[in-house]
Amino acid sequence: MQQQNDFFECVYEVVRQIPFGKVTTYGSIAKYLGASKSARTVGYAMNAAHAKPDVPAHRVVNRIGLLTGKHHFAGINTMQQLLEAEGHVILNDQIQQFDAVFWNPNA
DNA sequence: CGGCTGACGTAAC
DNA sequence: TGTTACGCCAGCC
Repeated sequence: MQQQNDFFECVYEVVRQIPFGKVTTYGSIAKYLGASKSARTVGYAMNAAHAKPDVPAHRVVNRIGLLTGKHHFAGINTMQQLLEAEGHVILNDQIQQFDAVFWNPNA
C-alpha cells in the first residue's frame, strides 16, 4: 500500500497489519515496499516507530528471528516479554519455531 | 557540506 | 561452507 508517501509511514502501515501472535522480518517489509535492499532502512524506521503506539515493533525481527533490536526498547527484556505475552517462545534472544509464527505481508 | 553509523539482507569470493 | 563487501535511506557529528 503506497497510501503514505513517506517510507517510514509505509513501514508503519505494514507493521500495524501484523496479526496478534505473528511476527515478520525487516526484509519482508522492505520487499513488500519494493525496497528489498532497504531492510536496513526499515529497521531505522522502527527506531522512529517508537513514537507510534500502533506500531508493534516487537513483532518485527531479523530474518532468523533474532531479537536484534531489543536494546532499543525501554528495557533490555521488554521486546522478549512482549513476544512471550503473545505466546511466542524466546530462547537466547531468538524466536523458536520462527517459521511457524512468521507472517508474510505479501500474503 | 561530507562522511559515518545503524533494529538487515543478499550476492560474491 | 564461512567470511567479506555492498546497497539503501535517514539522522547525526
